[in-house]
Amino acid sequence: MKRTLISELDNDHLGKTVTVEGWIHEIKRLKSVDFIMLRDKTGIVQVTVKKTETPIGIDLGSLTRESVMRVTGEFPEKQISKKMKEITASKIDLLNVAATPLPLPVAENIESDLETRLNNRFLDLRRHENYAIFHTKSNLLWGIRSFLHTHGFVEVNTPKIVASSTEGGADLFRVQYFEMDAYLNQSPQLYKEILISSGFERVFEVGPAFRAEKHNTTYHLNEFTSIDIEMGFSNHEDAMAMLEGSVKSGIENALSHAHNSGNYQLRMLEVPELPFPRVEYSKCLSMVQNAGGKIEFGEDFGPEHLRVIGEKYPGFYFITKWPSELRPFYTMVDPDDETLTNSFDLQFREREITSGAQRVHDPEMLRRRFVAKGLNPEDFQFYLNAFRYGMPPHAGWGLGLERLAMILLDLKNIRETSLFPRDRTRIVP
RNA sequence: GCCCCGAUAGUGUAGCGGCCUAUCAUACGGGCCUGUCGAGCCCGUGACAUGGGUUCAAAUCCCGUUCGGGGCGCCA
Repeated sequence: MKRTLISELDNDHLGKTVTVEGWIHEIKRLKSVDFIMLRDKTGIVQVTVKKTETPIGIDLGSLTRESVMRVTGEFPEKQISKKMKEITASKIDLLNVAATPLPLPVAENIESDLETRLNNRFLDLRRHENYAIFHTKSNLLWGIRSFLHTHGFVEVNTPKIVASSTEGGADLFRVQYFEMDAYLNQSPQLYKEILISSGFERVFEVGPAFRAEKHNTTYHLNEFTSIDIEMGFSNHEDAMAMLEGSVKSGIENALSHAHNSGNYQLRMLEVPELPFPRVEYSKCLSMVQNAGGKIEFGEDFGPEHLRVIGEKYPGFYFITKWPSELRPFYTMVDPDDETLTNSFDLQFREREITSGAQRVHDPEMLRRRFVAKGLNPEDFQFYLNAFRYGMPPHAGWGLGLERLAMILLDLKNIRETSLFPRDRTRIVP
């Protein structure tokens, strides 16, 4: 018999025989009747087994929580259960038995340590509240994808195994590539720019980025999902417009498809209004200095500084016109003030989620910027070549998907938004 | 790389020199209960990360080790 998802049990099914499949959430055995709460991705249903009736095929005493089973029975017109839908079982197939006791509670409202949860992630993710994070993340990404698609972007995939570092400074994971040394790419930056030279006009990529920084915080991962775009014949203003549009579209989509199986409360941000405020770096600098923060022009804001700024701008906002010493070699300087750049970060309160800019498109300027940053242009020949034969002005950004998901769902630790997070000490599972 | 902090049953916790053959909740095993729905009641199993030291006495104090958490730096 065809399987029915628990969420599909509606008035149309009343009085009919249905088959549901899932995991045993909970078992309650009374003298004359047994109740089995059966859970699938979409919800929980109560399976009622009356002891007076004909045998249903299995020994109920052998059932354990989280075992997998198939139940066929009536979805009765008269629903006695007060809290959830109910099926009266006529046949139960035990498809697989779960060992006991469980290394992690699935049905209980007992919060386990993140460490314990991640060690048993397969079980942890059976909790609907955790599944909801990834359901939301998926819808967030789809919303962003569809926005970019409708604005003429083509989705591309660039190599993650590369010969040289993207920006020089950051630590990379080294890998052995046959007889050569290679690295895991920290960003698709150079490749997406090359594709602008190739005339793709507008590209975006969703893929992993690797950073070998030994950071130990609740908002860093060593492998994260980067959403990167690059657009030709465009400047930083165009890129910012595309970014705020993407974020809004992603959040709209996440909200309109919010997963709710009923046994938890999903909290989400409201759809933000556009445009996001644009605040220049110099203005942020004065704000921090006025609040007593010790910081000079040319220095990056620390967490305390960003908290000061975030109090003034509690939602999404851009910090623009960053000093050139804080930005990578490919960032275009401000034509009106060469100590500044046509760059921006997207912030949510004190959290940075995106970094972007108009890029340098003149090969000679790019060469000078390499040297100024202490990099050897010879190491980036494959990249520079793309600029020598007709590179349009262009701009783009890179957005940390896990950080955006974390903000959307108000989660305290970024590891919650990664199925199998890679941090300073974790590579398993 | 730097600075703080922590480790007690399957899970989450209390205890912080003798009252600890270690608390509570939940899970797990057994029993009771005419449909439960955060079910209830009774009984039971189950833990002081590890190696040293201090002390008459260590879960408790000190040191090392292992594992973990948080913050900073850096960034998405």
